[in-house]
Amino acid sequence: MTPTTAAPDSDDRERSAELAVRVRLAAGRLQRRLRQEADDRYTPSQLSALTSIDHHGPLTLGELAGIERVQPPSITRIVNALEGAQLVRREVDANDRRVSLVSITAKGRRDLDRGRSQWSAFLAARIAALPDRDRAALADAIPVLEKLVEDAS
Amino acid sequence: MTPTTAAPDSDDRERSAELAVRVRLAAGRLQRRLRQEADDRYTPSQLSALTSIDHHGPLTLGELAGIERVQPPSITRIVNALEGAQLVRREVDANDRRVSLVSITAKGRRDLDRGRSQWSAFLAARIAALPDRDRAALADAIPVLEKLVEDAS
DNA sequence: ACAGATTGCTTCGCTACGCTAAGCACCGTG
DNA sequence: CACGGTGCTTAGCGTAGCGAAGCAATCTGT
Repeated sequence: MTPTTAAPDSDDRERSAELAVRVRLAAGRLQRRLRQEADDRYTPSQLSALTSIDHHGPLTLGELAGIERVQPPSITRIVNALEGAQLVRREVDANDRRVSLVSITAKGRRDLDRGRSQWSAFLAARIAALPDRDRAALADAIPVLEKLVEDAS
Repeated sequence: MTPTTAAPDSDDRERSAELAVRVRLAAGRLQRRLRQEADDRYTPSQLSALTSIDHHGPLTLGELAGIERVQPPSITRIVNALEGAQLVRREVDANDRRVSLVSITAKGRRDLDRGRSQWSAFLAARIAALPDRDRAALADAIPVLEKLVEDAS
């Protein structure tokens, strides 16, 4: 069905909708494709969380959940796994003993570098094989993708 | 081949690796963010598969699995769900009775349009709110993302 | 012509990774 | 010092992937 009313504004909305669909489909298929090359050492959500912990210093679990876009129970499980592998350390906050602060350990930082390069080796190889123009397009779009995930607006 | 000193080539690889990591993290977080706004009618993999079936005409299940980047057992389950909702039709191939061909039904096409706009409404709204420059960057990057998922080379 | 390999899909059982609801421990205030 | 609010955890559920194994149809070699 094509609405015959041709407002310039509706055209814009149309374009955004089309873009949204393609972004979603592409992200989904990329995710599934990458799963096939999975590094069996750590899971994607673990590496993602570990990266955030490394990057944003000591975090409360709630803050981490916010960054990872996940509910508290999920972050608990992820951090449990990371702690079990001694990649992060939990400490009780001195001022408020309800909150746990997680920070990365030396082992964690070591494994992160190693794990990350393995983790993205497949994708990195494909990106390296792209023509410069495509690589530039990708680089330009990443901040936009990150912005789309952010809170509020 | 390549000089061993700080070659521009190793620099390139570095950049690709960094890009790969960021693409992965962004895709993952986007995925989780979108899950929170989920439309509870159909699941993402169902809509993704339905879109492919719509777009690529009648497909064997194997072909569909290839497009969706999923193993045969997964596609079976997805198609079962879609067939149960009468969005697609399974037919036995006349020439080779082992293969099933799936095609979209009238109901499927109707629901696809409706479902898709709901499905991506959240993302579309955010994209619409972006400055033109960002939207353009996104549009340019989509074909690249799609290319990254494609087979071999 | 028909036994055995191959192919395409399905079934089964598993893991990962989200979620909500409910619970526990701790904090702050009346 | 009770009582509501907050931060994390536990329990239980659903979806979504996977590999291994199974079944039915097709192909192939003798």
